[in-house]
Amino acid sequence: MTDRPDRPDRVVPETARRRRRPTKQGTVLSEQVIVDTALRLVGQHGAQAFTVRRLGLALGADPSAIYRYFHSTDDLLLAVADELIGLGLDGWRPTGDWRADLREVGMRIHARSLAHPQAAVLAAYRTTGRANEIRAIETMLGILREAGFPDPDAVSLYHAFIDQALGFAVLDSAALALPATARHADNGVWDTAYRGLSPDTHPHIAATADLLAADMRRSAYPLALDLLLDALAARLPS
Amino acid sequence: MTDRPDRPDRVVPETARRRRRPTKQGTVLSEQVIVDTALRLVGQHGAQAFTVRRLGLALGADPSAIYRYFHSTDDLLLAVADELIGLGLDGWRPTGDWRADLREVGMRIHARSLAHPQAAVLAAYRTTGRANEIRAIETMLGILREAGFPDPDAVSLYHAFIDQALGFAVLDSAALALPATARHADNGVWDTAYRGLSPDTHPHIAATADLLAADMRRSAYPLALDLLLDALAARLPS
DNA sequence: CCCTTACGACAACAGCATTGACGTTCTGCG
DNA sequence: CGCAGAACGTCAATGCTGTTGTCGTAAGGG
Repeated sequence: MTDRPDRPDRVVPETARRRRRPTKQGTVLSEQVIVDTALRLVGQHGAQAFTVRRLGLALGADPSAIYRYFHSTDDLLLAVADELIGLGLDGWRPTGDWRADLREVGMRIHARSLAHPQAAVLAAYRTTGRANEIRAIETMLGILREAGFPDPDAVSLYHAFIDQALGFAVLDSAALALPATARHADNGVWDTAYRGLSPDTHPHIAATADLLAADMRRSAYPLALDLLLDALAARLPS
Repeated sequence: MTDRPDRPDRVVPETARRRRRPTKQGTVLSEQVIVDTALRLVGQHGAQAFTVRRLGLALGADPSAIYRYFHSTDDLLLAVADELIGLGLDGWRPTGDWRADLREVGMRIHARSLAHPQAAVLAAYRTTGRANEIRAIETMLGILREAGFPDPDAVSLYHAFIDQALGFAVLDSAALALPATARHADNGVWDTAYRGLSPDTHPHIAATADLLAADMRRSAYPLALDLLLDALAARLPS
């Protein structure tokens, strides 16, 4: 959706750009500079800092200049999301062990999202169709197909795998991205509301309150990922 | 979290209300009427219809009248989400078959979220510690413990189970809550950007493009849930 | 029956994304 | 070399959004 301007279009594809005119404040714009600045902005000031006007301010450019590079803020968001995907995959090579490879990819997606929780919350559920996303899908599909899964299974299992990774990424990122007060309040609930429930009314919670309070502080993704891989291994044709 | 107005406050607690003055168009407002109308509005016209102004229009009242009942739109959304939690497990009883019960609970969480995506996106990662949440946890922990999982396993497997359900709920809800234009664009990507990639550069995507485009339109949660249950069954002590 | 005040309405404000018009400055071409 | 035309940064304007200060009216207890 983002390219192929058949009609006169405000946006020029990055590859066709030739004239780099600095803004009044001296910045030279580019897709990369804008995406990097957006990531930094969101990382420093939270997701609500992701507005065209504040981005323009941070760039030292008029907000509308951004529309020379992206069709809309949504378009820009997709570019940011794709950058995150790319950062996660950089410097990784498959080993040939499908289970180890899938596990590594899953953990990388999760870790990269937690490193930029605000951006992850905004972008994790989008389909970008951009270079890094395509590369990631090709890689994961390849792992499954070469492991021996027939195509229909490979596709639907890939779907389950990636959505589980992204779902946990969103959930855990959202918890991190919460304002400090709300985050502490949510954490405290496990000690206040759940410890001390009567065994008569809530036997199962009462019996495991300590375990619950401890377990809920961590991400459940590593376990969920291993469970998924267990199930995949069991379904692999021999 | 939202009440206890120690200072002069625009909002009067529902219990202390006495004067019910109809609006110009004849509606009599109340917390319940506003929450119900908001739910209906989101259900009928999509998540982007959830604005104070459109809600005022639907109520037949000035938008600012809503602030006599809720401190902010976020406050209102939490009230809506709370309403949803109450509807979730109503009328359901465990059958004693742990696998069928867990599957039913997972599917209910997912379905309820999809029915009201906007509220689900904002509420899924918060720990409320309120009555309905406690009831749900007690139920799920009970299913696992009575199935025969030792306590530490029951707790961590519960954690993986609930976060998987909520993660998929957020992901799929967010896709539904997207503005129509972005949603269609995301869907279209599978037909435009992924179909027609060369088998030379992207052999795995090229071989499965049709399968991908078809599979990605559906939620992967039912499959992911079954995979998780497979893995649980395999880990159950005999 | 009247006084207090709950509460709905109005208007205004700040901030949002987006766009059409304008003018400067860069660059390929002659 | 220089010039034409386009690339692209800037400005101004539009119509949204949530939110709030103020005012008037009507409800209902005394």
